[in-house]
Amino acid sequence: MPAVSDRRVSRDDRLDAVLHALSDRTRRALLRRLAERGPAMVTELAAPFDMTRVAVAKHLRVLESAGLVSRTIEGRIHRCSMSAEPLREIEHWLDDYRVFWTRKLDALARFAESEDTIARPAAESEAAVRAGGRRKGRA
Amino acid sequence: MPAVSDRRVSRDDRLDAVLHALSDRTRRALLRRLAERGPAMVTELAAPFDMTRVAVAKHLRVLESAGLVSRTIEGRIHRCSMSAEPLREIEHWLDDYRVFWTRKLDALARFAESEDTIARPAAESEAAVRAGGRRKGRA
DNA sequence: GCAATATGACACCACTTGGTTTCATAATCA
DNA sequence: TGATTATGAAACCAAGTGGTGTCATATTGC
Repeated sequence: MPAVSDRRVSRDDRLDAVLHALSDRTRRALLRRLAERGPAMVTELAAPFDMTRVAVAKHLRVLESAGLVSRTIEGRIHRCSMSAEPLREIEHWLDDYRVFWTRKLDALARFAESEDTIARPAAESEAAVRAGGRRKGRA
Repeated sequence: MPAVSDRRVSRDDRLDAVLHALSDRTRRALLRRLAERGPAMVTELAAPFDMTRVAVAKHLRVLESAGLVSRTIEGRIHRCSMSAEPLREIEHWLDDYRVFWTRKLDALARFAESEDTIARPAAESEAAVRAGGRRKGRA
C-alpha cells in the first residue's frame, strides 16, 4: 500500500480521468449546464441534447468517475451537481507550462538571438520549466 | 464559410483535440520531456518509454494534430518541439470555473445556510458563473 | 392497487485507441 | 556502393468509446 495517505489513485490516474472526461463536448456542455443553473436530475439534464437519456446518463457516469459530478439519490430522483475540485488538478498541471505564454515575448526575444532552428518556442525550456515549474503562484 | 476569420475548426473542436491529447500520460510525459529538455527527434523521444518507437510516433502525431507539438524535418531527422499555445485554450476554458475554488469557502458558507441537500458545492453556481464567468483576470 | 415516472442494466453496434509487427523509403556515412 | 539510421505506412488486434434499443426496478401519485 502507498506510504503516505490512503489514496490509491496516482496523480496521473486522476489527470487521465479528468482530462478524458473533459475531452468530449457533450460532457463539457453538461458540466457547464450544472455550473450555470445548478444541480439537476438525469432526465432534466438529458432533455436539451439530441441523444437518448441513456447516452447522457453514460456521459454523467464518466464525469462522475472523474469526480467532476456527484449525485445524491432522493427517492427515484438522482440529483447531479458539479464538483469543481478536480479542475484544480488541471490548473496545477498547467502551472508548469504557464511560463511558456506568460513570458512569451521574453522567450521569443531570447530565442531569436540564441538559436538557429525554426519553430523552437521551447528553446528556453531548460531554464523555464525547471526554474519556474514548481512555483505555486503565477509568473 | 465562417464570417469572421478563416479558421474552420471551432473552439470545441480545438478543446476536444487538446484535452484528448493530454488525457494520456505517455503524451503528457512526452510534452514534459520537450518542455524540460527542449526539441528532440522521434527516436530520441521514444527511447525512455517501454513501448515501440512506432507507438511513440503515433502519440507524437496526436500531440501534433492538437497543435501541441510541431516538427521540422532536417534530412532524415524529424525535430519535434513543444508548442504551448493550445494550452491557453484550456486555461481560458478554466476561467469560467476558477471561481468555484477561488471562492470556495464563501460558497460553502452560503450553501450551508441556504440549502438542505448534501453535496451541493454548485449551489452558488447561478450567480457565480454568470457573474464571474467572463472575467479574464483571476478572482 | 395501478399507472406513470426516473433510472439503471444489458446487449448490441460502428468506430476509435493504443499497442504490435513488418516493410518501404530516404538520408547519411564509411 | 553498400550498410546503417530515422522515419512513415500499412495491416492487424484487443479493448474502449459513444451511441442505440429494450427491459427491469423502484418510487411516486391517484
